[in-house]
Amino acid sequence: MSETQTMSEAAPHVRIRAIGPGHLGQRVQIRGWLANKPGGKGRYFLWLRDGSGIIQAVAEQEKSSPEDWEAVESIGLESSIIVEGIVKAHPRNEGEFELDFAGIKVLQAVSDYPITKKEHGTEFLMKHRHLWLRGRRQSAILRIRAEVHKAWADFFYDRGFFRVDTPIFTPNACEGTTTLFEVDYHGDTVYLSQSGQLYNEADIGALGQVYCFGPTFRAEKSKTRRHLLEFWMLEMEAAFYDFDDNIRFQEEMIAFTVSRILERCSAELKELGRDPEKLRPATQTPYPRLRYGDAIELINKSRVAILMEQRGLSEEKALELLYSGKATFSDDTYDDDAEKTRKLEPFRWGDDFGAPDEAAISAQYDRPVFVSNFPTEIKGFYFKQDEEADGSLRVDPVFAALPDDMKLPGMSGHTVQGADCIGPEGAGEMIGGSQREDNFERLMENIEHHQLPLDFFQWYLDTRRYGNVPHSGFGIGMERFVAWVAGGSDTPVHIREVITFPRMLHQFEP
RNA sequence: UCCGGCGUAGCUCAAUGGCAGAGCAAACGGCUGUUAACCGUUAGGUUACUGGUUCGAGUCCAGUCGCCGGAGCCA
Repeated sequence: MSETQTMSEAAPHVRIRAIGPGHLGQRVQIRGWLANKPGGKGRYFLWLRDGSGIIQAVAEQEKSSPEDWEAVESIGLESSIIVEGIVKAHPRNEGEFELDFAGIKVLQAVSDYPITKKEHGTEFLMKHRHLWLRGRRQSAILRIRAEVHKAWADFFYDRGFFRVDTPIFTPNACEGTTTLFEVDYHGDTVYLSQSGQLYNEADIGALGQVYCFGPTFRAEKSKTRRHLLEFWMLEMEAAFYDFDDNIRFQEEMIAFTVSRILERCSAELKELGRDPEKLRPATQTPYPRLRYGDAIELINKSRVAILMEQRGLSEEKALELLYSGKATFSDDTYDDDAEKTRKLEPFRWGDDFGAPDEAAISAQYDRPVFVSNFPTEIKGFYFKQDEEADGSLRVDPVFAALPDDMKLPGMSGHTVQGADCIGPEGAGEMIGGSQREDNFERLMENIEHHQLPLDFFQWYLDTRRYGNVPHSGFGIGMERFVAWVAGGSDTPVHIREVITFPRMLHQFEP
């Protein structure tokens, strides 16, 4: 501090976020970077940024030492500096604070910071992601993400769950092999993990209630605003939880987390332009629930509505056209510039939801919605199937009532005790969860039917051989969740903004 | 893998097939409770790359590369 006599050894270092009414009139020290410097001859407003928030120090030539003033004049955006000043109320902005500049130490003066105050394109920003992170919007999103981490950790800890860490190198797939990243493991081929679930199912034998939270790798060639090749997923598994316990746990967890964000991240939401009232409904449980069979009707109604609107047809004519299989529609759901004409067919039993279908479902509600009881055929081998009282497999009544041309070939009508949670405002699928199959014979049949390597699953089957219990679990994608909380539909946050260094198709630098 | 869009100054974008332009950033000067401050001056170009059509191509055609969005698949 010897270069600048005005620096005081006594002034305490404070984080900007922590500055409050208690600091009024006190001299404090801010350590960080110069975010902006409006002003000019005789007076500068130094926008100071330390990662926790932003505050301006008002520096005036006549009140400053010549050395300090020269430093203030010379520094450019993102110079690293230590500034001292007296805390006072912001004269214009109610409830905000500013500093009367009292001294500066320049650690590094910068004059050519690449990211200017003008707007930039995606490509440029992604190439400078390591610097883009410093922006007010980007850092606000990352603070929200950190708060979600904390909320989830608290939620699980308070309910007696233990965090376990599942392996990232895995010997084989629990689902398809086309979306796995291969790694050479000293001559053997292993894969980067797509899920810790199977390991969690073993871990509950030791700990009862667990969750894992780590990176998940999907080699899918997806290039959309909802996809990362490396994303973070929390997976919960609980012994003796039934399907309803599982759903209730999920909605309570989301409600708790959203409440936390509203409580602790109001400054960040404001920075992002995110309306807190859009999040408020999600703090109230229970969330609406919908069976797959009911969703069929809802989706087909939405498709009829599209035809009625785009073609000016009556409901009757639109229905006729949809079921003729010759209908087309203009889809601009995700791209305002390029409308596309697509075939529009009825949604049949056995179809999987596309993004527009999820949107049609979520549009009905102001909070997350669960869609449950999917056809067995379109879900993984570990899903427990719905049973009748006598233990036989249940045929869904909606399926039984459907005409044959509304069912895909090979459908049994059997359903699973699984549910997806679809976020509001077009957030898409955030959670997938289920009751796990604990009937040994049925599990074996499923493994065979999915043509999975039985050798690999022997250790997993031991969980059913020795002390088998009913259990349930789910996985939630961190980035999709945060993108919804931070962005919504009016002020969308892209999934690439939700993680410090996103890994996307053909995009792994910096 | 497929479909659509885009690629011009450091950045964001203009330019009927006919002289390569503006704003911001930068440098210099002026102004001042500023909120992407403002005003003036200066400087800034292999129009992604390769080939073709044409008297003439940033513009039209073909191919390549890169970026963005979407489909399938998924959280």
